[in-house]
Amino acid sequence: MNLETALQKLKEKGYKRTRQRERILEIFVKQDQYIAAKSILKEIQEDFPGVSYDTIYRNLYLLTDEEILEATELGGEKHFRLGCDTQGHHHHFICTDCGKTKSIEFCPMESINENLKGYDIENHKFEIYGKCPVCS
Amino acid sequence: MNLETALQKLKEKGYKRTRQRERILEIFVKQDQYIAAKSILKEIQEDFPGVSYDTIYRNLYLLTDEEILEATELGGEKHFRLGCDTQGHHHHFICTDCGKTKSIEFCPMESINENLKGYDIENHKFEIYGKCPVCS
DNA sequence: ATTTTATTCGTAATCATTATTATTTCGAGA
DNA sequence: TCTCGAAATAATAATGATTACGAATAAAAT
Repeated sequence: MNLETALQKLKEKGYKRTRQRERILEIFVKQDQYIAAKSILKEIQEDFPGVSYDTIYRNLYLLTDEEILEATELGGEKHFRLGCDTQGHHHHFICTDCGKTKSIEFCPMESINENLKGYDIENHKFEIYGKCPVCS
Repeated sequence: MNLETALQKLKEKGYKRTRQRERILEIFVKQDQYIAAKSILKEIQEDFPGVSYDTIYRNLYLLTDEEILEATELGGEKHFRLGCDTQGHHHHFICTDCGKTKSIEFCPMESINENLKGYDIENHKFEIYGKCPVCS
């Protein structure tokens, strides 16, 4: 996803276009990996010395709700990344060193043959962790 | 796993048998579900008004290291459950209401056919979330 | 330009988790 | 049973991530 597409999405929903939001999105567009909130804060502070965590988290959650970002929990911290171009549902390999990811098209829910009668399935998580070719 | 088996495992490794440890294990033996650290603390405080979080966490991590407990992250909090009787590697359905779980024998890593050449796989997570038959 | 309203700033509070130090308890051996 | 050293605990305090809130600001609608 590029910057303009994301901003367009927000505009359609009636959200304002602020410098901070643009800057946050720019960071994600530039980096194809999961990023922690505090890293975002640090980078934004170069342009906006006064940004608060409130702004960061509010926007990260907003962008996640609008499906512009995807979130996951890594090492006790929430991490975010730009939604993938890959169409449709998929999963990720996540490098535990650099945070870069590789899409996994395979979804275990398609292959699972377990008896889950009576269980109301709402969601699932499948992630593979390790070192990417660069880090290993 | 029952209480005696767990205590035996600890003894073999040279860990002391303390009332607090016993009590923590009892709680897990009684409840077949993921439990948050703070719930454990609350329950233990009925018997030991002075227990500290330090004791709780130290023991939860110790028990996890000794493979008596299993850990996962739910809603930003670490949760623990007694290791399953189910032998070997497996996954879980987790009820988002009551926290009870059902073992899933199927492991996606056996079926995955994605090209991950060059990637050093260390770990993976597969969990299904939803409502169990009782809660749905 | 003015008004409306979302958004941000600045800061403080909260919550889970980890760390510290003095004290207590376990349990092995005398 | 008693003593002793190691291990474990209690009682905080500290940290780090996240959330909350009132006042100030900035975007966009009129």
